[in-house]
Amino acid sequence: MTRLRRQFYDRPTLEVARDLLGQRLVRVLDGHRLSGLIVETEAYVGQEDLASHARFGRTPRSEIMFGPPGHAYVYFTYGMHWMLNFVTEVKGYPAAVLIRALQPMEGVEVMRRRRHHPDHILTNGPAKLAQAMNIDKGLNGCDLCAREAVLFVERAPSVPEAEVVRGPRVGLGETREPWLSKPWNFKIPKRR
DNA sequence: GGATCGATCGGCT
DNA sequence: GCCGATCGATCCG
Repeated sequence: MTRLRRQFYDRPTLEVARDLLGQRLVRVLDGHRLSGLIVETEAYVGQEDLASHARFGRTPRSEIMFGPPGHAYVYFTYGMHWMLNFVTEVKGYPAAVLIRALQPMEGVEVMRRRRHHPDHILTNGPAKLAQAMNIDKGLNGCDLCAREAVLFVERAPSVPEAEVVRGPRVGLGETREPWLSKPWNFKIPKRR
């Protein structure tokens, strides 16, 4: 399996978010592989994006978003949840893609033990997949493209355009327009 | 299946 | 001091 290289992340964030659909997120935990296909992403683009953590400019938390592409931005929110993002675009421009949902592939037993919930809600939300894969502060800033990385993305078949659904981002509350309605959420609807 | 609400704490205008 | 890129329990229908 070939791993996505830095050039993949060093592109416009909307393209990266779109192209991450169907790719395989891998977390190496205690020597075991946990993985899942990425089925929902969301783009946060630039300092002007009032929904982005970069809206206040460079701060200790947002600093990673201003850094080079291909690194993880992991943050803590709501007093209890961790969220996984991938930094995109050129160093100095703050942007990232939030990984919102996975279709579990490898290590499902481990994920079940970590979640204590039914399989259908194992990894169908950003904080859920972080809990399932043991992603927290310790992975903030890690390089997804490093040889020794324990978190990275492997190339998988790309998703046909007909399967991609675009919509507004989730959970933005009182964020002002036009940012509230930007169709920067990308997903592959559940098959049935 | 949908609406509502509490938990819980770090970051920040 | 306020509020959040959420989750899960609970209450309803």
